[in-house]
Amino acid sequence: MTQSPHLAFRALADPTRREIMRLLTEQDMTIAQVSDQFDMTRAAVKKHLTMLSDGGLITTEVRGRERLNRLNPAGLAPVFDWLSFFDRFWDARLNDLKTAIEGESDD
Amino acid sequence: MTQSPHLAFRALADPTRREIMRLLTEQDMTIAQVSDQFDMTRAAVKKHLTMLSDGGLITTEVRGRERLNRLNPAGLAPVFDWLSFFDRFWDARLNDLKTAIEGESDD
DNA sequence: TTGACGTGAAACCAAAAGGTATCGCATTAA
DNA sequence: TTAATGCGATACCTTTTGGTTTCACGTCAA
Repeated sequence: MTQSPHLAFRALADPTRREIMRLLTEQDMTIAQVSDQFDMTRAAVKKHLTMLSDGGLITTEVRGRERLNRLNPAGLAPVFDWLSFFDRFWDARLNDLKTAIEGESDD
Repeated sequence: MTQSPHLAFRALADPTRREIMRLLTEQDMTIAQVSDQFDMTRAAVKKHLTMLSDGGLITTEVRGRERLNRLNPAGLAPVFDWLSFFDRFWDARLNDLKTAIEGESDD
C-alpha cells in the first residue's frame, strides 16, 4: 500500500527541506535546534517541517513543551517506487550511468 | 561532475510533469502531441516542458517547424545520487521503528 | 506562583508557480 | 504565392510558496 508520491515529491522540491533531512540523519532535533542551522525565523522552519511531515518524510514526538523531529526514511518509499519505473529506460538509453553518479553534488 | 539536483527535484514536484515523463517513455512527442494528453493549453504544457528541460530530464530536437521532446533518463542521476545518501538509514531506521515503536502518530 | 521557555497559529507580504489568451514568425503544404 | 501549421513569446491573472511579525498557550524551573 504505497501512498501517493505527490506530497513527498513536493516536500523534496525545496533545498532547505532537503538540507533539513540531511541534518536529521545526524540526530533528532527540536524546531529550535533546526532553526539554529538556518538564517530564517523559527516560524519559517516550522512550515518546512510541516511540509516534510505532510510528505511522510519526518515524524514528530512531543516531549513536554518540546517537539522532536525525526527522520522517517520509509517516507521515501513512494519516491523510490515512482522512480523505479524508469529503471528499464535507464539501461536502455544510457550505458555509463554509473560514471555519472560518481561525483558528489550539493545544492 | 554530477550537477545540482535542485532543478531536477523542482521539475519532479509537479504531477503533470511526472506524467509527461511517463508519456515520453512510450515515444518522443511534439509539444502538440503532449498537449493532446492534457486538459490545458499548449502554452501551459510548453512551460512544463521547459522546466523539465531545465532540470535535465528531457532533451529536445528541432526538426523543421516541429520540436521533438525526448526523455533523458540520465537527468535522474542527480536525484538518485541525492537519495542514495539515505540508503544506510533506510534499513537501520526501519528496524528501529519496528522493534521499538508500534504505533505511529503521524498523519 | 511567577516567569522564562518552546511551540502553535494567525495575519500579512513578495515572489514563484500554474494557468489563460493572444500575437508573431518560421516552416510546410496546396 | 498563399495559406495553414507548429511553435515561441509575451502579457496577464490566480493560487501557492516561502518568508516575516506578532501574539497566545502549555510546560518547566525557581
